[in-house]
Amino acid sequence: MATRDDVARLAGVSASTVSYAISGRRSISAETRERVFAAMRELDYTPNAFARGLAGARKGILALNYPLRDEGWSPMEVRYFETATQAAHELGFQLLLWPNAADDVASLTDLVSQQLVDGVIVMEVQWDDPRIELFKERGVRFVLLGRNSAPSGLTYVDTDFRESARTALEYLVDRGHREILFVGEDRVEQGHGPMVRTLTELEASARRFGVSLDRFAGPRTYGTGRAAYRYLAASGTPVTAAIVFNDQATVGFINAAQLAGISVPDDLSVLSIGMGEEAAEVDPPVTTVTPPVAALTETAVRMLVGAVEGHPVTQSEVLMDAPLVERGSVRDLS
Amino acid sequence: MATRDDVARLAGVSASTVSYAISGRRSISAETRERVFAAMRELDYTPNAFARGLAGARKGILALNYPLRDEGWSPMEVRYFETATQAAHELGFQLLLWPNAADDVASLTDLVSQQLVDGVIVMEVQWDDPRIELFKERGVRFVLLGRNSAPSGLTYVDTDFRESARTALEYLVDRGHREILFVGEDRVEQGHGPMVRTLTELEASARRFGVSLDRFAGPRTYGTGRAAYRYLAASGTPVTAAIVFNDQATVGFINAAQLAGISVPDDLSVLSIGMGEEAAEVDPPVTTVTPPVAALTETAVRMLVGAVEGHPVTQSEVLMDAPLVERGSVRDLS
DNA sequence: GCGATTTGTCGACGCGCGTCGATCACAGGC
DNA sequence: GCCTGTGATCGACGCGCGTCGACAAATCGC
Repeated sequence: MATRDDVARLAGVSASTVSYAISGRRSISAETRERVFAAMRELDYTPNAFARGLAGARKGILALNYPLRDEGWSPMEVRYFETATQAAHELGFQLLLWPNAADDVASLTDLVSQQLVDGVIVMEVQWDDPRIELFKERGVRFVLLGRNSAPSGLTYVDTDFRESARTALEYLVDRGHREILFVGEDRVEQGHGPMVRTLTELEASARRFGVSLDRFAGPRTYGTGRAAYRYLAASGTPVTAAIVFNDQATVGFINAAQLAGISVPDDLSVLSIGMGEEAAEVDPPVTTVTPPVAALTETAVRMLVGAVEGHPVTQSEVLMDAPLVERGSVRDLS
Repeated sequence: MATRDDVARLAGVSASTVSYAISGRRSISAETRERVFAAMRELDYTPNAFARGLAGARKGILALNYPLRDEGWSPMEVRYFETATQAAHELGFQLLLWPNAADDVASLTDLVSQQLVDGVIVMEVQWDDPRIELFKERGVRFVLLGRNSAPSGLTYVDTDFRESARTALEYLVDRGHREILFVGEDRVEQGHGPMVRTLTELEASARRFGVSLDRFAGPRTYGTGRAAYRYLAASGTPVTAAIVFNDQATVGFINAAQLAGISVPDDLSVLSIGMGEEAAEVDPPVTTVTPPVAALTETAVRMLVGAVEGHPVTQSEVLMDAPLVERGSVRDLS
């Protein structure tokens, strides 16, 4: 494997000239630079990542920290992985997968103290997330993909779930729905930020609009959707529309309703929060309010890289709207 | 951040003694070792990953290479990520996410020439996979999670899909089914190993058993399942059981059948290949033949790490059986 | 009891790169 | 003509660690 010295020798310059030709941190004559690049191409030279990391300030590696979960990741969530990786690559960084058992904050110190990474993207931020304190103490650069309860002063990118909730509810109310069921994950108590914010805003908006809002919660599974429909049928309330914050449950809910002879959307409207492209595959295609995953992740990566490379901070607290995509699972009663 | 020299000074030994105390590659008296460890604890010392990678042969990083796909990853597939990461951590390695556009072999060289990783775990191995040649040429250590058409001599871990297919078909035939539909992904032509092996064996077994085997193919979506059922209904063939190699399609298929008033399993039996734990969530719970993801991945990681650390090769070609889990979506006609 | 090992420890070096200070040629200002 | 830049390049050093050869002390065989 060729080294910097090999390139320098072939180009007839010193090793430091090669470095400066690559980094551009000192002026190099066009002619010399071209000779250096030619030599690099000829030798198929790529700087050694470890030597760079040791000598320089920048390591070229970002970590993606996320808590392990039994339910796996939905297509939506995998897109966070993929878009983060891609965004990092485009900026010249590698992305390290860094899962941790949800409660195991201790294991978080390992990677940090190895000094392997320039910064961390923190996913699945909890309402009261111990990782934030830890990273602050340790002086680790990090960007939250999500928010804790008091994110002011931190660097974060998140969906504006209050706005999304308002959008979703208003959409239904505008179409004449007055009795609405909310199906969410049972993680409000554990402080799941999106759920907390969504539920809070839904309840507030419901009061404001004077509509009734019932609630059913369960884990992120088909089964939860089916159970939610059973609950609805048993309760005997005149619910005309459901907001389901849970991609798998959305499918289960619709199927259970259909099997009971209920037509979606003729008899029952369904609006999903957080379901991705696969919503178009369901019968009927599901109307959704969904976070702009790619934009969120790209922004987070860009902000982290900006901090690593010492760019002046342009923005550190970003909230993005989740657009509503009409697909036909909501009926207009008005 | 404390360095090796700090530890040495505090422990009153030389720097190299600290290294040998950590690595154990030369004998150190118990007393000295204890002093060194005490100093490490006091200074909260962790060796710098970049210095290790530069000085030593081992870099401590493995890469997980997988082609990008639009459909995302099912819970099953995400488990590959998770179990691989965990297995790597347990052996003292970090795991780097390394996706590449499916046809973009050129981009594969980047990571390799940076010499950032000790080895690569190659996922989603195609029947004729260009990555294998590339890695061989470049002298990159790799383990296949899957197989190409001629894997002999390579290091791989894969599910024995021929055996799985035989198991699945025999299970149905034993229960009196003679007309069977196979729903798979439309990737046979593109050389998707599991599909090729499964389909080949299914057809052979069907001939052997003298049963009829129809086939429907589509991408990995709910919609494919629904389309498969429509195809089945339209064809008018007396199919009594379906084998669905496609987790999302399994759900779509069952739902479409149920909506058409067909009971699963009373009127139609369904057996899924490759569906994970979420099969238990469907109504009815789905009987599956599913690869042992955790065992496969762990073995692959262990083999790769073994090679990196120069252990003698104990096994390099591993096939594992996919166990059949009965859950009640298949009826016994006999 | 003495040479031959073995055990435990040390100092020095090199891995490949980023960067600082120094040097040199050359242009411009008075 | 001298002094002061300015642009282009070089050599040297250090990042933190793994490992090799050297060496003193302890152990062994007889």
